Amino acid sequence: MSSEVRVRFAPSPTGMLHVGGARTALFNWLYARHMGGKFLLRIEDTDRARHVEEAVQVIVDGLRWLGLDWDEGPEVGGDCGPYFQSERGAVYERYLERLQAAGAVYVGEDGATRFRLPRKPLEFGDMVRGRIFVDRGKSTTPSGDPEPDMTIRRADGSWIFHFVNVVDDAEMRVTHVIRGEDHLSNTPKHIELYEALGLPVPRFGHIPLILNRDGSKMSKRDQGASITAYMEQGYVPAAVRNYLCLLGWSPKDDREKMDLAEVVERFDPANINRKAAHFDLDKCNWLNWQYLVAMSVEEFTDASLPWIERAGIAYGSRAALLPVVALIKEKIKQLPEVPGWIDYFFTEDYAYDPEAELKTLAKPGARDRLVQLEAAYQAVEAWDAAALELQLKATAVQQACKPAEFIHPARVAVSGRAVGPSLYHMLEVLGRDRVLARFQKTLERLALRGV
RNA sequence: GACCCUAUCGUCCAGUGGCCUAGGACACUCCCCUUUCACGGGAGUAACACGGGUUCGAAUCCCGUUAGGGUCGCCA
Repeated sequence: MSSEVRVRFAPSPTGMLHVGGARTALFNWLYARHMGGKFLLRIEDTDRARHVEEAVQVIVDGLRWLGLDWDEGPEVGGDCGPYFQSERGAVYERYLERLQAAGAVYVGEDGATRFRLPRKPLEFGDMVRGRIFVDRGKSTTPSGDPEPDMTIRRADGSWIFHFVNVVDDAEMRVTHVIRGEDHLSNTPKHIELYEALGLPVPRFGHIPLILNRDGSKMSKRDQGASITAYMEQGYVPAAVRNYLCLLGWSPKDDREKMDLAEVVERFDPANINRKAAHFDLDKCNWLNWQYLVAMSVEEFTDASLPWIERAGIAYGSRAALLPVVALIKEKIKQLPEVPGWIDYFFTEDYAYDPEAELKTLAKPGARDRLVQLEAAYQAVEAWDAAALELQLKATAVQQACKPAEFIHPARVAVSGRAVGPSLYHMLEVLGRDRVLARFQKTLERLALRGV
């Protein structure tokens, strides 16, 4: 029991869940699951003023969306709570007393409490980087002065991150601190705090940061930075999770698409890259598409339903939607594209793309071929893709034309656009009545325009 | 400025002294397939930052340089 791995994700509620943070959470979660340990979520809202309910919700929603669950933390509780720093003041007081008893802290003239830095050489093993040695006496400020003692509590009584972070990790019996590389240089200070407190020092693992594609620092507004944005843009959660797994870690073979269970089984922090990763939305999009392709028509339909509804398409019922979605599924790279591909199946009031109209409908002979095809289709017995194809080709032979000369005008006539699914299948799904009516409507439209 | 980390195609990874005339994926280019758009198939462009060592042999080990990142807060 005492050897159980306990890791945590400890974000501060800033109002967004950053991809870097999400990946840190993911790697912690993977390690916990791989080791059969526990994954905790702790909100670092050092004081009441920082505690913003909606900001916490963003984190909770984002993690859940990615498929990460926590064994202890907000909404699930646990033995080491509360899991909000804003509610842990009494704990910090207790630990501060320990530091005072050891003579490790003093109150400055300004009223702030400071921790006396030992400034001794120090070494620790990092799970991803190996041994790290730091001669603490050599650290200076930008102006060249020796590193000043660390403030752990402000004059107003509120606490500073480094102190509460260490105290909470100890109190919550965290065994492995896996966090961003931005904390690597803070680690010696934290170890000094653990030692002054007489607490066991956890293992540390620092994962590289995620940079923009061009190598610049990724800020909140950069493309791809916010998990909420993926949620809103219809990404498949598993795809984003998959992409994040591959950013700095690899299964060591050539696989790209991997399910979670597989990653859990193979995950090893020692194999995390030490180099900062550059975020590449193209690859993320490609993976997302891979997940879309792998879906059944039913799954795909359900996943696109929110976008279809948001677009106000009167699709009637899910049953009516299925055959249409089946038709266009393979064309879609991103879920929000779905409405644009299916709208004309559910309204007779579809728009004609001016360019398509000009290029195919207005072409010499197009009108005549539409008339010929309409006549031929009126006579078709079984209204299915195979029969429609045969009939169209026969008509083409009769008129000494290429099938394409019928296909293109027919597509535009029936959908208003030049691109779409396979014509015959589209006609089948649309049904005889609607197809014939649309031919007729298009012919009238052409007559009106003097074509 | 000091300290710490890092350095393989544009990007993500593989490579842990010989299997590397460096492999896969994304992106890009070209060709084929094709009723449009996609898909698919095939081909291609493209990298070991630089300089010294060590070694019979180095992308792999060591040192230096350069470059990038991080930290040095009464932010987290």
